[in-house]
Amino acid sequence: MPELPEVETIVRMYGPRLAGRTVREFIAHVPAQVLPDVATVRARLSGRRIERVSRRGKFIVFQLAPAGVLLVHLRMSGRFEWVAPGAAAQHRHIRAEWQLDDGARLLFDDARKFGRIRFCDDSAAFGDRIGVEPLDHAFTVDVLARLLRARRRQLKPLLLDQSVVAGLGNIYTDEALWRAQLHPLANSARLSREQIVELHAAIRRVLREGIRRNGTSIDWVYPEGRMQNYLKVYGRTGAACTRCRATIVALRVGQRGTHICPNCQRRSVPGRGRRIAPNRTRSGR
DNA sequence: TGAATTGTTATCGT
DNA sequence: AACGATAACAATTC
Repeated sequence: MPELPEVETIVRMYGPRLAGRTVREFIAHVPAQVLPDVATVRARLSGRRIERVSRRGKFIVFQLAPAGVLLVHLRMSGRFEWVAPGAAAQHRHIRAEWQLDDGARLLFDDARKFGRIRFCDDSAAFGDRIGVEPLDHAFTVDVLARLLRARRRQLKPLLLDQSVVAGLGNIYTDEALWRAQLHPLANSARLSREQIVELHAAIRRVLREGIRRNGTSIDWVYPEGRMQNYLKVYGRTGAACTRCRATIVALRVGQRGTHICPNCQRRSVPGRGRRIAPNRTRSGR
């Protein structure tokens, strides 16, 4: 289930091989995965050069020359496979294939068929439905503060909303919330400035660490990463919190499996408004 | 066998 | 009425 760090790793791996190549032929085996339709995408793709490959949120972006953009979203189980010229390929769930001018082939393998391949005109590649890029300079504490306070939503579903922040998925959201010591059900509009500063830093740190470790490999879809060995809460139900030794628990937030340290991540600040002056009690008078 | 997974869309409730 | 939460859905693996 590739999130931002996994997609970034994939783009860095395949981008250099694809840049400068011309698409000789595009073949799609599952029409429903190709938008607006297979005929259009084939026509717009064949004979065009791939200028560069980049990432926007969890989308892989092929910039085409002279014009056009091809977006690939891997969703749950999509992955790329590279077939060198003349080499044989055997994979179980090939849904699409790019044949390149040097004889190499890029295969799109997707067991669950949730992935999408979409051709767009340059101007219409992304509507306003995609949010801020969390590793961009534009993602400042103030920007995050405005996003959080503009709505009153549960914190985790808000962070997972791709139209708000682009690229966070279930794993890195849980990890960022643990690092910021915030509860996933916290009201987004009620965070303090200090908490927002912590959350902003946590999001960026956990995504950068994920990229540095080539992403997280927790199933057969994405085998290359090492970040799974450094997760603090995701998939650690029953294990000890590395910060306070409390037991990590699983809960359900917005239909998603969620992992927290119940001691580090409280719904409200403990004792807020109550412990006014704990050290003011003087014996005698 | 059912739980888990993503993002979109439809629907329900406040 | 607008917004937020919730459910359903696609398909497969373990």
